[in-house]
Amino acid sequence: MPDALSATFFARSVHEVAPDLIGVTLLVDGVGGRIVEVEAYDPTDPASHAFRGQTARNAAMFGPPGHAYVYRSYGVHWCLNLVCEEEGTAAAVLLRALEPTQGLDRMRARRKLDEARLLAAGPGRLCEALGVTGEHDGLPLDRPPFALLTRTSDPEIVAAPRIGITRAVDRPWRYGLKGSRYLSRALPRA
DNA sequence: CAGTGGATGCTCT
DNA sequence: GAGCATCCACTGT
Repeated sequence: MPDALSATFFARSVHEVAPDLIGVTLLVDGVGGRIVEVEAYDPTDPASHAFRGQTARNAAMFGPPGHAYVYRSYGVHWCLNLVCEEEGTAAAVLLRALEPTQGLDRMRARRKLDEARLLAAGPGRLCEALGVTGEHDGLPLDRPPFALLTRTSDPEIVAAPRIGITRAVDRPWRYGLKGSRYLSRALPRA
């Protein structure tokens, strides 16, 4: 049985935390799995929601690390970020995909879909499968409904450009578990 | 397969 | 009024 992530895990540079999250298990009310794909958004990043300063929407990004930042995407989907670094710095990791390991039946019911490969392959799909909504915005990650469990082995990680953005498109701040079939999109061949 | 466009709501200009 | 850190259905090969 893996341990919970340490309290200081998120109080580091988002560029260290993001790859370290690959292989970590995320559960929301006991439903979830291994994180296989993330993206880092740092404080000086033109693609970050926080780039132009604090607003009502992105307030959680400016709060303490180890909390959730949840926003609505394209008016339709929710996206879940984990806040990093220090209070006031506004850095976060977007969770893009995970490999379902627990609560598959609940995910299938929420997604109205059978195929495990597609249950949480994409930030919007991940939130739908885990039941994450705007009500989770700002909540701490070390208490229910959230649980984060350390990885048990060192995964092989591939870095690549981020997906779905129009600015700072060249920064290779997307991280994926090499060979995983649960990614939102294939990683570039190394 | 690849490419296109609609849904849909909120934030910021 | 524009622009999304998306997803799905539908078209055409």
